[in-house]
Amino acid sequence: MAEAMKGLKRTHRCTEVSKANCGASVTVMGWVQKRRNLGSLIFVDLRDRSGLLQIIFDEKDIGAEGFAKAGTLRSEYVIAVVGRVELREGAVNENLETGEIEVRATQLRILSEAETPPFPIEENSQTKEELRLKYRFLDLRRPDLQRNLMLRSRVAAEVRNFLTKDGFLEIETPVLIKSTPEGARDYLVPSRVHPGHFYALPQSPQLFKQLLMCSGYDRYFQIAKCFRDEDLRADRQPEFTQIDMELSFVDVDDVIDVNERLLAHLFGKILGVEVPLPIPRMTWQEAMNRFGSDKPDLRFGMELHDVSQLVRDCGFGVFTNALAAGGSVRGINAKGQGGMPRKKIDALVEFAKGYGAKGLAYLAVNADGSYKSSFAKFMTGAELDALVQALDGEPGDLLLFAADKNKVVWDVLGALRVELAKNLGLLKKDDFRFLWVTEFPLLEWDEEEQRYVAMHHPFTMLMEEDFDKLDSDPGAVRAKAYDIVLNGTELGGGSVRIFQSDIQSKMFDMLGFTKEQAQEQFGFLLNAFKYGVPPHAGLAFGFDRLIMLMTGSESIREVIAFPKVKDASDLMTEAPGPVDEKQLRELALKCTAEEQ
RNA sequence: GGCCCAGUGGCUCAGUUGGUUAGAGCGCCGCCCUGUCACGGCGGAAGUCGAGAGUUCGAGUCUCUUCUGGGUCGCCA
Repeated sequence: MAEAMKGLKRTHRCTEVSKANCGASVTVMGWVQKRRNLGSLIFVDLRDRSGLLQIIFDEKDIGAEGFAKAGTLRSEYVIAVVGRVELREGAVNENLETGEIEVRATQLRILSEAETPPFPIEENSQTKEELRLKYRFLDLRRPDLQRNLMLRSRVAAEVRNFLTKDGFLEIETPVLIKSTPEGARDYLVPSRVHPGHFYALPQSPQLFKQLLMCSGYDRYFQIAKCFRDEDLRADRQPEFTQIDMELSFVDVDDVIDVNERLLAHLFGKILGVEVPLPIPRMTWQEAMNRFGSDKPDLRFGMELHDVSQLVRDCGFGVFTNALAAGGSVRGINAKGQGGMPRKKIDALVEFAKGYGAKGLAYLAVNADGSYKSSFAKFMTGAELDALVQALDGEPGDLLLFAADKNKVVWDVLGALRVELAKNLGLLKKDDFRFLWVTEFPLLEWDEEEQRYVAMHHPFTMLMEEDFDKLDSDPGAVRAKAYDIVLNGTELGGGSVRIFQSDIQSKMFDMLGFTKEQAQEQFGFLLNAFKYGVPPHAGLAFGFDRLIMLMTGSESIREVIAFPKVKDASDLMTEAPGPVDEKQLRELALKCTAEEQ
């Protein structure tokens, strides 16, 4: 039944046909979105990635045979139509780009018949994601996903445009590389030629881009696929894409400068959104103190207040014990939420416990200025007044306090702040608030390993001012590292790299590497550094996250053509799958999955 | 690995304190229809209520286990 395309050539995409074509003959091809059969008149909405175009079938124009064929059309049939463009006789459809015109068919070919799809191919699908992903090839026909992927393509093109004009070279780095156990879990690829040896897929092109700097390619970029074998999230996939770059003979400000111009260019050109430059900056310490997060959402206030000094001598053991243990007591003010029912407050307490809090203290300021509080009986009126004053509490406000180690207090209140804003509808998707977070700690204490680990990576340069603290107070050393944050999402990050071998050795030392281990894992980089290395720095954007925010999507799965689900499998291809014995033998591998 | 949410015709959902033959809208199939665009009219088909076990005279509904998907904590240098 399917017919050949032979002799026909598509002249326009659906929405490329316009009033200007009136009277002319066009050839359009696409999918049947909808048919409306009125008996001796049949309307078909034809769809392609550009949009919809109405086709009208009338026996007078197409003949008996063609009209009968039009009567057999069903959803998702792929057809070719030759016809005349006309202004519509009937009402104009204001909702369609092509709503004033239609194509009066003189020829119809059914290029492919189609079964009824398992879910409707339409905008704003309500269909379970599970089903959409199993039939991703159908899901990708939907206009919203098509718009997302088309926008993604335009952004990629603009990135190349902008960076190329700014003197960057696009250079590819290998995907089969050496495994480095530091950091995220690697995906491994067995070597056939070297039995028992493995490649790893890159978590990022980090070391290669630094080598490119050593080789003199002083401005590099790449839109690079990266792989991390860690659990998924709404904004995390096991394979994802970075806009990766590295620059020579630069310091922090140079990297920030080029990247904020890049962001302003992308948002201006693609979305028509002006990004005021310079993008504000905040140190990591300030971000933690004010927002309890190293990726603060600046679309709303509700900042944290440290009230440790006010409660130092109060009678509330939860507070004083936390302080005695070296922690802090901090609070946020949920404006106007003083009337929140007990049940909802309890839900917030449970939420806080999910972030390590043992509890959450609250104080509601009643309309008459009196207090309703979980801890009032442990404090004097003056102490309570001081707390309320410290948080600018007014009648109708709800004050929430956490007391614990700093990290827990920050985590809890930082998360609570966002949760409250979400519930209050304060997070507007078309409000883009960028922020640079700078001066990250260089090192982080790892309880499990009982040693310091690099917060960014072991090649990150420290701030010259903190050099003397490296031995005395390693946790306080700040790095020349920076993140670009947008609306509470970490869009990207980078650092100035160490290029002096004595500092690099010192760093490996701090991180517990022996000379041999460092040489074994990163020997090629250390070796390259012996032969003349320029000062260099770089940054990488999470490309998927960038597109997610630009399209207002809830998850990066909405901007990736073929994403994986929570357990890192692909519902459509059913990857990963078992392989046959022969393949394993060839790779000198033995599968112990059943034993496990 | 922990916690939370969801699973009922193809799709989206409703289904009362456990009680007759599990409903609706859309879609699908057939017939009719010349200006529809959420076309309309008439008729029809379509369900192991995710799976298994248990409690009960009786389970979509209660209990346990399990599967699938989502969110999140851990993890993600």
